[in-house]
Amino acid sequence: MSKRALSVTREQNFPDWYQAIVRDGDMAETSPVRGCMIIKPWGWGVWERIQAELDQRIKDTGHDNCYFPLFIPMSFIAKEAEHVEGFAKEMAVVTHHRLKNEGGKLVVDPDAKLEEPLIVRPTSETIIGDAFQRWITSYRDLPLLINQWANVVRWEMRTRLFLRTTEFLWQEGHTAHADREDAMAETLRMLEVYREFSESVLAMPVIAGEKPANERFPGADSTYSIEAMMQDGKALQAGTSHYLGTHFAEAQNIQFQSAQGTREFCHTTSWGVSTRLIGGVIMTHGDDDGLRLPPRIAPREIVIVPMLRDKPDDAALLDYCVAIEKDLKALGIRTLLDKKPLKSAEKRWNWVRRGAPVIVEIGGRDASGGNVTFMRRDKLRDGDKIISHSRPRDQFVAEAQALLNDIQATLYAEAKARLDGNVITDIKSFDELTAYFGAAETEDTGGFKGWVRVPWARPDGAVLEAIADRLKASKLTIRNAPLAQDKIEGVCLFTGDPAKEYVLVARAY
RNA sequence: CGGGGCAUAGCUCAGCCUGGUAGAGCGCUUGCUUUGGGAGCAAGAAGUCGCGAGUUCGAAUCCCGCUGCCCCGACCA
Repeated sequence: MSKRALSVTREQNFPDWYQAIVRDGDMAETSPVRGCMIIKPWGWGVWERIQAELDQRIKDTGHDNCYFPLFIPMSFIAKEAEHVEGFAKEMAVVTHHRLKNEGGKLVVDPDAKLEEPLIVRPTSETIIGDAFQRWITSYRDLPLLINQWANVVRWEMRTRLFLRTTEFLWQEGHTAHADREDAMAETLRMLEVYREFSESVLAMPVIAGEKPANERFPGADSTYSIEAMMQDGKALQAGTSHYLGTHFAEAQNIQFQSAQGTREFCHTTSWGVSTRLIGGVIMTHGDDDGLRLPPRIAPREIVIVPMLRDKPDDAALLDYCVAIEKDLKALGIRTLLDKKPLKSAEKRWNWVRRGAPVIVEIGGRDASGGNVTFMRRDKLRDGDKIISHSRPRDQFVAEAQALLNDIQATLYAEAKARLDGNVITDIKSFDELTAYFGAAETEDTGGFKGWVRVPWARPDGAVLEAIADRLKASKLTIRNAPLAQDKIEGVCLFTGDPAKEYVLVARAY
């Protein structure tokens, strides 16, 4: 028997498999509003863990949380030219403030038209910049280090749960500095926070690097990203950090008086990660039985399923389970005793699909023998067979934290091996590159391709656009130029000029 | 916005061509059996067949219009 907990395997159809995990793993579902999602308790629990871990790191690096409004005056967006250009096409606009009943039908009241339309924030540079302009007067006010957890709306043409939704949740950091050097240090500091967070908390290895000019945030001087490799070989931009130069400061008059008495524009940064990370976790760690959650973001690290049989000895069995639950909780381990009146086997498979790191199954024989039977979600099967472990109860409890740590490390090591083993470095020409990936229309049957690292001369302007267009014909993009670089040799694969650095080329989400 | 497809029970879908009482599997409810692991049997609940107009004695089925969703493309820090 090779029965799997999901109806479709990664091999059969990766996009369908992804949707199956989101649905059967109880993460989220689509909403009545196109492109928006209802995040279910299990999916929300993961987001709460992400928030808790990342929020701590944001505060540890000196930032304070605050909250800015959902609505932004339309005129604010118009202040920075590239920023408008970048976001104009995907903005939700509020134009009226009242409905009225017209012949039994609810209609927008034309008399309630707003003087100035409001846009629903796609990001908050402009409204936060407006506040910074008032808050900052002196070099003594700098650096100003702010973060907010918020929802944003971008009217995307095509959406996929978690990966790209019309409304999504994120944190956006916004900072202002006295000079370029300090702002750039902040940009890279937060990129490093994201890298460390992604790898140690999400168990998702990433490559941190700088985006090419054509992939920059609208209005940024430079944009950095962390890129993760999904199990289908595509890249996922998992976080971004931008050095905004003085563009927004000049557009919004964010100035300070220096120690020398001169008036200077601030150098600003912004950086964010979103609910997209959850999509990344799914496509990094999921298997054909469902999600596999790294313990550090699992809402419940250990789930205990009592093998209830509807008999009098159930009570004793439950007592035994409750005692174990209490011991684990006392150790600070997020534990759930699943007492729902469902069949035990059904409960087991539900938790397998949801990706609970450790699933404990306790029957009458375990209880009377003082034992615990459990499964590791990261190593669920040997071939088609489920691997089930047994330990004396006290030993299980004593080793539980180490077990969880091992699962966290195993998931990371697996993903790390995939990333390290699938960056190809021996492609020598553009034709070889496109031949390797094949034509765009063969993508669905093309299989796993991974990423390609090529030497690059940092062209920009029209030359860069032409390269991007040509790559696009094979659905390829330049992901980033890794910060950690080997010594560069040879010439740019695209221009033939002496290479300045390496860049990663891949298909991407 | 272009090209294609779809809309029938909670879910996945059949029925439509050739008009005649609304179907299956899974899930759900109840009962009995089973019980160290994704159980069996039986009974049951559940659908204005996306919306509107038309043809017809009669429309899920045929015609017209509309809406929504999915896929491909365009778009996507």
